[in-house]
Amino acid sequence: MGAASCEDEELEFKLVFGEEKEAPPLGPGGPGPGEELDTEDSPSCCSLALGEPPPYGASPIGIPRPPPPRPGMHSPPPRPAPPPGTWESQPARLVRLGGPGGGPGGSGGGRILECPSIRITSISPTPEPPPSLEDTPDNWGDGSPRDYPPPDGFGGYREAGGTGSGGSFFSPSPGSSSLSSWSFFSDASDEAALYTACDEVESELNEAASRFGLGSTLPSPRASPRPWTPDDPWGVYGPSPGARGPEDSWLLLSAPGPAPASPRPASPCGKRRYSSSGTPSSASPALSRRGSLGDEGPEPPPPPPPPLARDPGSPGPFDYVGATPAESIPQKTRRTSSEQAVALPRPEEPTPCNGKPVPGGEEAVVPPGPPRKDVPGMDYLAVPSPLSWSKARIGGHSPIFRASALPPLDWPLPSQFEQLELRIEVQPRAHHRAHYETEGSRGAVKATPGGHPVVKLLGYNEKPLTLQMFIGTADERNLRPHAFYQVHRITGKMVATASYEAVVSGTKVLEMTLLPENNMAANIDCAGILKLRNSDIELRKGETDIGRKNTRVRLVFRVHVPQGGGKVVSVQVASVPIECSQRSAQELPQVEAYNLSACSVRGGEELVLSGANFLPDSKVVFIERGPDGKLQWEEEATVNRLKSNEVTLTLAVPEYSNKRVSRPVQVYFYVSNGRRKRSPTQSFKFLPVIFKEEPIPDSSLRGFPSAPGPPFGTDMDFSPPRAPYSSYPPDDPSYEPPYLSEGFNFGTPPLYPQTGPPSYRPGLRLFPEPSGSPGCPRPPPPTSFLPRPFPADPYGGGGAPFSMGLPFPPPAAYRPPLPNSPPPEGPFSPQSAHPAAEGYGEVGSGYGTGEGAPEQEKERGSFGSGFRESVPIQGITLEEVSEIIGRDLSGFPVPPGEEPPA
DNA sequence: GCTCTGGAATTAACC
DNA sequence: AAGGTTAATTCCAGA
Repeated sequence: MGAASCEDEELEFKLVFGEEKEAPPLGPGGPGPGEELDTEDSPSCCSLALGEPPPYGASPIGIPRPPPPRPGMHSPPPRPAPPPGTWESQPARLVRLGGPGGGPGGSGGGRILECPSIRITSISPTPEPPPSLEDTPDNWGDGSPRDYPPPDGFGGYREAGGTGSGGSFFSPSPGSSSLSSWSFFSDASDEAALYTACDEVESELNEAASRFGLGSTLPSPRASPRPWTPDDPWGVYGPSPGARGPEDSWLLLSAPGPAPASPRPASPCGKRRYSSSGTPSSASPALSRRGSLGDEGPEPPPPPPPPLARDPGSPGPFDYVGATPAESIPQKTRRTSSEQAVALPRPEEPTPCNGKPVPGGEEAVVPPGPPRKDVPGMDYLAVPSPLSWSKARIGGHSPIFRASALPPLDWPLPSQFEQLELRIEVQPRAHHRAHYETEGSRGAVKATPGGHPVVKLLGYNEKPLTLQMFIGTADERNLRPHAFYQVHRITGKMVATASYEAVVSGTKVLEMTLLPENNMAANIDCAGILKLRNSDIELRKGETDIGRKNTRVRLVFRVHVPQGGGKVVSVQVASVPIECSQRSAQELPQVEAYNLSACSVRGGEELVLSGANFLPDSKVVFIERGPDGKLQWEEEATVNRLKSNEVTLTLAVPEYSNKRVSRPVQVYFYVSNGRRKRSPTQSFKFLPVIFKEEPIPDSSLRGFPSAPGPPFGTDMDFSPPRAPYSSYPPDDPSYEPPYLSEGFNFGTPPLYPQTGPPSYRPGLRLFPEPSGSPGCPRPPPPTSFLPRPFPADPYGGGGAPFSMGLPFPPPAAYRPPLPNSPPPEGPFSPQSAHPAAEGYGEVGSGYGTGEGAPEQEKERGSFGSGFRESVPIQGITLEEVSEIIGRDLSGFPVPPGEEPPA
């Protein structure tokens, strides 16, 4: 295992540090990284910027999997660069192995390793003066050991962690969750925590570095740099030898060979194991009939190589910054339901509701309470997380960066800056079944109207530019590379768009060219989506996201427009969320809005539901649950089939069981297309006969989101989604009714676990209209937010009612968080928010262009017309809401027996 | 023969 | 601990 070990070591290091900025070209004796990189006015350290096109090119390696240290979590925010208004990224901390003078190994004297930097605090609100613009790897560090990691002892935490009796988590080894901690402390608001994290990281770096030193110092074979001209970083660099397809890359990386025997610890070679039943070490990779992610390349998956030490497919030095999946993943990092819960947004967070941003750092706190997974109705939530990007990070600074230090992929960027605007002219379909490595390609992502997504850069038409694309997240958090999905380059005679892959911080980036002759537009017909096994990713050190149910992604496009003076303006735009699971084809019905949130207990009023996936035989069931969650009443409403279609259900509100109630009764309803095919529940209230609707509160809280709402929930806005409440239809008596209807609608935030029945939630119990409910005003108008399939959609068949085959509309629960929100109102408006911003309506050939679209729109319009006028709830605080509710209901006598549980 | 797809069987995690 | 569910993965087969 000697050799293997060696390699393993190196790989290990990569796992830990993700990107080893070892300039491939740097041969032994070659210019030191610093020298080579230290071009221009850019600090050498920065020259390694991940986001820089050149760097991309430098690593044409196909990455078997994403970088451990999720980009989103570890990339330090860009810092102010010398030229005022300019920023430079600090992708990761660089570590010079073996000291400045030269590395211990022949790996090119003093290789500089890049590792996630935690110098996050240096940014934002008050950008600290760049320590030294000319930051060199040396001065990068504060002289801390992390910069010059001691070559000593590093037993390879993998072993330690992997085999460690699950104690790895606490071990000083990299296996520790230090990386994770970054995410936890990434919020500058918690400096103490940050420092703590720093310490951990430092320690980890030291270890890793030393480990690295132990490892092969040979230039990584994977480091086949893609030729690119530093002088023209953004120039069009065509595919180069180095830039080969993923296939090659994979082959290269995964080099099946006999394998680097690595105790790929836990690679869950087999199915994902959430339980800690098996320690990484215990998990014999060999047991799996399939190789783990790293074991085989996506493309031509070589025969499942024996479990590699690290795994053959381990990312090249550039690949990731973190650990590989399985390895060294502290047991604790394994996602168990409870852990997931931790990661998930907290239920209590009323913040979203009241529109108040969550204080930074909050996310870092592990929410107490029951595991989310246990929460009924919790489904496909946005990936949680400890990750907390400080708002500082999106402090609205300009998207101007040094050409030599482009922003990391997880760095929020606007889609527009001055006259420049990156726009998705044609949005991708809302559903694209991603393929596993074990499968053949499932083709390129397609657009709704047929064809493929189209991206265009507006405001620039001078020379060819490189358009980068990667798979980003679609949860409520800021946009970042998706840990479980990677872009997959599609080739073939049917693919007209030339592209090549690069790997940036472990994230595959597909690069295409925007040509002036094409009006700087690109037809994205070469991008497929590869699904990485959850088990591989979840076990990855530092990974905080969970794969289970985290099946939505967004296509993220980024372009760096040269501005002269070594500066570039980086703009980015994200597509609408794309559901990547096969399961999504289930076409769960969804209710996005409805015209009535309450009516007399006598029922009979016409309730019009607007949503998707309604079927001719869809049923609408009203239910009421007691404080204990038990079903107390259930009644199927009568649907007026004549006035219903695939996106609209018109029904008569059923009569409530007890017409003598003296106070409003909170009930719920859901649309059912059959067992297990129910929409999330929606809130509804039956009012005592003496009362009619509650005009004031209701009208003010219900209805479609008012159009231009604050761009919250966007990637640039880290405040949590405002309408976190969501629920799923109860499938069984034990199901705890979501009393707060989820906001499916537009970018629904994740479902939050409920702490108790509605009635148990003071202040919210009588909320006229759960903020999450359709009625809750949400920023992004439905029509412009979700990839709603319209009847006449591509598939709609000309609006034939109930025609199925629409692109799968993400179930409410899948709804993307508000990230895709309102159109940017300025250069810094949320980038990814564009999906929404751009709205399907805006996308000419995008959603809503079908024949039915107009109708849909019209319908929606009329539907919402009555609500659009409503007062946006955005500015309302929870307190205010409570007050309103209290006021509204104060007049209701609480009859005995109806006293809501306290 | 290969890619792309849609389906569905298996497997494992959860409840 | 056993059994049912659900989601993730792997397999198959047809176009």
